[in-house]
Amino acid sequence: MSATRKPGRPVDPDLHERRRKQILDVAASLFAENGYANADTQKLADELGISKGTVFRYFPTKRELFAATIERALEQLQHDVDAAVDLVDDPLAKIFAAITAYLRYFDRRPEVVELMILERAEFKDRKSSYFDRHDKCDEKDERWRLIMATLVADGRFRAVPAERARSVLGDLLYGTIFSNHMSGRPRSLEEQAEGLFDIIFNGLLTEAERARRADVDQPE
Amino acid sequence: MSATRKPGRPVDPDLHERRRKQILDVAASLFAENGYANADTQKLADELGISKGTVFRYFPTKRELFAATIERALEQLQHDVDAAVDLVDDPLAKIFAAITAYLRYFDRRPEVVELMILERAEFKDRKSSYFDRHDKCDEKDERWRLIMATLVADGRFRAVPAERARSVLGDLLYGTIFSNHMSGRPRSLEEQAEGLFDIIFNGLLTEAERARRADVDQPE
Amino acid sequence: MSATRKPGRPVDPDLHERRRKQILDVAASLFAENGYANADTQKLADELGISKGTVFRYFPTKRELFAATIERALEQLQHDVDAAVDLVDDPLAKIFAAITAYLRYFDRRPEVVELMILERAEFKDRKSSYFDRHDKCDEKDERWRLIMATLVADGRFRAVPAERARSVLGDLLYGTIFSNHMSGRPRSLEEQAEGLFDIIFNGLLTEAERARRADVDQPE
Amino acid sequence: MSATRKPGRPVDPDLHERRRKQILDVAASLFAENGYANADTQKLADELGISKGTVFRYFPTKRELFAATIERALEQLQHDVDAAVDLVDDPLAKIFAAITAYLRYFDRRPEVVELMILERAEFKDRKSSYFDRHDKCDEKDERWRLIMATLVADGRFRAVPAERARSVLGDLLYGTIFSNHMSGRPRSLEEQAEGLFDIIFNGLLTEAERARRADVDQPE
DNA sequence: CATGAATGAGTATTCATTCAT
DNA sequence: TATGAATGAATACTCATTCAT
Repeated sequence: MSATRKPGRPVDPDLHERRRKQILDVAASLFAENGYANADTQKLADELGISKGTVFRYFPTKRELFAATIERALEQLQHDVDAAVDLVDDPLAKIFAAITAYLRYFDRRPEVVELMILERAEFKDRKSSYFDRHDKCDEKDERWRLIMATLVADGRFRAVPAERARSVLGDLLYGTIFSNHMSGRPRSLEEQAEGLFDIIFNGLLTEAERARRADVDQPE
Repeated sequence: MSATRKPGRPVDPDLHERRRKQILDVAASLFAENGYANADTQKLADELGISKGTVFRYFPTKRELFAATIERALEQLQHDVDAAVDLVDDPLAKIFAAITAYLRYFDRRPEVVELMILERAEFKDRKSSYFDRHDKCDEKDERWRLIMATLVADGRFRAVPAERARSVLGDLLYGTIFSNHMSGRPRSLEEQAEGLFDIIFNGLLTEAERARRADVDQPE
Repeated sequence: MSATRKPGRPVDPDLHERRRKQILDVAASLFAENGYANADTQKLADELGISKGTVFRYFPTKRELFAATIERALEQLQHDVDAAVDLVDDPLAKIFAAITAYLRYFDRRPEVVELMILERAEFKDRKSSYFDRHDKCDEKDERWRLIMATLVADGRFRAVPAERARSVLGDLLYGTIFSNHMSGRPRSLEEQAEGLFDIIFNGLLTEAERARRADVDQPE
Repeated sequence: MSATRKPGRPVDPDLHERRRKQILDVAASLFAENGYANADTQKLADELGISKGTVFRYFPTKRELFAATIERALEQLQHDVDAAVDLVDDPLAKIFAAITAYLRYFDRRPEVVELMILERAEFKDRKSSYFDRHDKCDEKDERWRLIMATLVADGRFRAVPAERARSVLGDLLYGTIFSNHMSGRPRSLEEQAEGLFDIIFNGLLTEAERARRADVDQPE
C-alpha cells in the first residue's frame, strides 16, 4: 500500500464527472431516438447499467437532464468550430473553415438536430439554448465584426453590414442542417458546402444584371 | 309532403366542412401553444364550445387531428405563394414574389413554424409533410427549372444549376423562418427580405475578389 | 284501389312486429360475435339499413334489446322442444325427443349459447332468463312429473325421484351445450346423443357391481 | 461491511410472490362481482391498500391480470382434485373422490364459475383455459383410461368407451356447477352428489326395460 | 451512495343515449 | 316517425419522482 493512500474507499474525484458524461452521451441518443416524452428514464438507466435512482442523483429532473444533454452537444459544436477557425489566419479562410466545421459537426451527429427540435417542441417557455448561446457571446460577436471589417477594408467583401451577413449566413446554415435532417434526402457534405459558398459568395445575378438593377434602384 | 324531403333530420351539407375548419383553426393555436402531448382534447372542445365526442367524430384520433391541422396550414402557404407568383410575369419578379409571400406567411402565422417543429418532434417515423409536399410536386419543380433557365438564358442569372439554387434558397428560407421564430429576435419582414435578396443575388464578394478567386481556382 | 283501402299512408300493423324481429335476429349474431359491451349499436343499425335512433325507438335501452334477443331465442328453443315432444306418444320416446330437439337446437344455433353466457356475465343481478323460464313454468313441471310417474309405474324407470332425474338430466344437457361450444371440439350430434342416452339410461355399473353395492349400502 | 451485502435496498425474494397472490385473490372476487369490464383497477388497488401503479407493475395489462386470476383458480381446482384422488386406491373410489372434490371446490368458490363465464364472454378469441388445461394434459388422460380399463376388466363397469364416459361425466359436472351457480337454487352438495352418482352409475332404466330394449336394438 | 419498489397524476377514446329537425 | 349530430361519463395505462433500505 503506498504511503499516500488513505484508508477506506478512495475518493475518485473524476468519477462523478465521468459518469455524468456517460449519462449525457446515452441520453442524447435516447432523446433523439424517442423524443423527449417517450424517452424512458428506466431505459436510460438500463442502458447505462445503473439504477434509475442514480440517474436522478446526477440530474434532479428529466428536464435538467435534457438541458444538460443539449448543452453538452452545443459546447462540442462550439469547440469544433472554434478549433477550425483557429487553424487558419486569413479572414475569408476562417469563414470557410467555420462553415465547413459547422456542417461537418451536424453531418457526424445528426441526432443533435433532433435535440434542438425537441428542445423547442417541449420547452417553448425557455429560450432555445442554441440562440441563447449565440446572443450571450459578445466576444464572438466582436470577432465576427472584425473579420467582416477586415474583408471589407481589404476590398474583398462588398460593404455588407456585418449583422446582415451574419444573420443571412446563420439562417442559411441553420436551415441547411434542419433540411438535411428532415428531408431525408442524402446530400454530400462537400457538394453542399460548395453550392452554398458559390451562391453566398458570388450571388445569383450576373454582373450585367447587377449593373442594370443598380441603375434602376439608384437612378442618379 | 315535399317530393325531395327525406324523413329525418335534414343534413346541412356545409356544416361538416365549416365545423372541420373551425376545429382545425383552434387546434392549430392549441398545438402551437402547448405542444402536441400537452394539447388537451378537452380544452380544444371547450374553446370550440362543443363536446369532446364531437371533436372525435371529425378526427378519429388526436394524431389525425394534428396531421389535418398542419396539412391545412401548408395548403394555405402553398396557396399564398402560388397566388403571389401568378400576379407577376417577369421571372425574377416571380422569385421575389414567392420569397416575399413565403416570409410574409410565416410572419403572420408564426404558430405554423411551431407545428412543423412538433410534427418532426412527435412523428419522426413519418416524413415531414412539409418536405413530402415539396418532393411530390413535379409540376412546381418543372416551373422552377423553367424560370431558372430563362434567367440564365437572358443573361440575368449566372449559370448556377437549378437544383443548387433551389436547395440553397430553400434552406435559407427554411432557416430564416425557424430562426425568426426561435431566436425571439424581432426582425422586420422588409429589412429581412432586403438583406436576404442582397446577399443571395449579389453575393458577398467584391468583383475584384471574385476575379482573383477565379484566377486561383481555374488558373488557365 | 280497393273499397276498404283508407286514404293516406296505410298503416301496416305488422310492420312493427316484423321490424322488431329483424332487429332481434341481427342483434343475436352481433351480440354473439362481439360480446355485449363490444356490440356497437351503430353497427347494428348499419347492418339493418336503419338509423340508430330507430333502433332505440324499438328498444329503449341496449339492455332491453339484449333481453329481448335472448328471450326470443329461448322461446324458439321452447317451441322446438315442445313440438318434438308432441310428435310422439310413448313417454320414453318423449324424453328422447326432447333431448334430441334440445341438442339439435343448439347445434344449429350455437350463438345462443354465447348469448346465455353473456347474459350471465353482464347482468348478474338479473336471474338468468334460461332458469327463470324453467322455474316459472309449473305446467311443464307437472307434465314432467307425469311422464316420470308413468315410466316408474310401468316398471320402465327405476323409482328415481322426478326432481332428481330432471336436475341431473338438465345439468347434463346444459353442460353438454356449453362444453360443445367452448371446447371447440367438434362432436357429431348423433354420436353425442347416443353416448348420453347410453349412460343416462343404462348407467355405468354392471349388474353384478350394482348388486354388490346394494348389499353394502343396505346390508339388511 | 458484510461480504454479501450489495449496495442499495435489499430485495425480499418472497415479497413478489406474496403480493402477486394477494392481488390475484382480491382480483378474483372483484372480477366475479363486477364482471371484467366493470372491474375497476383503481378499486382493486384501493381494496389491496396499494397503488394502481403497483398493480400494473405485477400485471402489465388488465387482461393478463384476469388470465392469471383464472389460471390460479384452475390450478387450485386441479390440485384439490388430484389430492382427493390420491387419497384412495380403489378405482371406483377415485372417481367418487374426484367428482366430490370437483363439486366441493366450486361449492366453496362459486366465484370461479363466474370467472369461467367471464373468460368466455370477454375473450372469445382465446380458447377457454379450462378446456385448454384438459386438452393439454395427456398424462391425466392416460390415468383416466387406466381406471376405466381396470373397472371394465374387473367386471364393475359396463364396457363403455372411456372417452364417452369421460365426456358425459365431464359435461354433467360442468353443467352442474354452472347450473348451481346460475339457477340461484340452493342445492346441498351431498344430495346433489348422491343424485348424480345414482343416475350415472345405475342409470334410469329398470333391468326389465333394459332387457326389453336390448331385444329391440339387437333382435338376435 | 446506490437501489428499485412504490406512487399517482394525467388523458385519449368509446359509445349508449338524447333530441332538434 | 325517422334521422344522425351531439353529448359526456367512464377508465386503463405510463412514467417521472420519491424514499426506505
